[in-house]
Amino acid sequence: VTRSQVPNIRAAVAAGTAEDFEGSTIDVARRLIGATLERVIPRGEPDAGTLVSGRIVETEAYLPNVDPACHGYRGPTKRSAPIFGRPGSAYVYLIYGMYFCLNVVTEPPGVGAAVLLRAIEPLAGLDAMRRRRRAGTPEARFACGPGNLCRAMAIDLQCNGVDLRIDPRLHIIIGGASPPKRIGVTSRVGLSSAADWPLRFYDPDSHSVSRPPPKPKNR
DNA sequence: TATAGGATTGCC
DNA sequence: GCAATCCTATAG
Repeated sequence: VTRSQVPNIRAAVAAGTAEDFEGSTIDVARRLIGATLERVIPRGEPDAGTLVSGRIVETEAYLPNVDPACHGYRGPTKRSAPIFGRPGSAYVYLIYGMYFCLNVVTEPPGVGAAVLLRAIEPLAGLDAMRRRRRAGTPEARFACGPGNLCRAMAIDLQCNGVDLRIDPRLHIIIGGASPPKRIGVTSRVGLSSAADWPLRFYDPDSHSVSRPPPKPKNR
């Protein structure tokens, strides 16, 4: 520990977030429902410096070692390297050439696992979020779906690797937020492998969940 | 080097 | 139902 790290460590402990990202990936995925995601719009973007935030209402767990849908399944690659980093850091990637997805890294360093953030309920910076979305998009859908979430909050590859426990530019506060009354569980969205594993978690009382539970396939 | 396809989204 | 859009992973 160097002297320059001390203030950050203090901040993390004071916020009660130092250990919130430990434990199993599934535990973290559930724990993140109701947590607060904060983002400061970076320099060079519209509304630079504005704080945007929301309540996380939908997550998916991507498990270590056994999960063929996890980007860490076949070991580190250029894209997936950050998923093998420290728990509580960010893993961001580009999907379909046009949307970004934000993950919270879980498990000890060297183990590839993460939680995908799929949706938030907007709390602050509504105008900044609205501006990034198509005209007429209702507030509840500003950050509904992983690609929309990153678009609304100006999250891209520059966020890769940031420490979500303490970085003011992109920050998650787990303790003290508004916990859900209950947590719904379904299979994950959009997968061709491990398509029926029950690893999607959401607040059934939220209007900002990306879509209804995937319907089970025939047979 | 070639190529299939993807943890999505929104319009037809 | 399907196009947009481009990077990655894997095969050759």
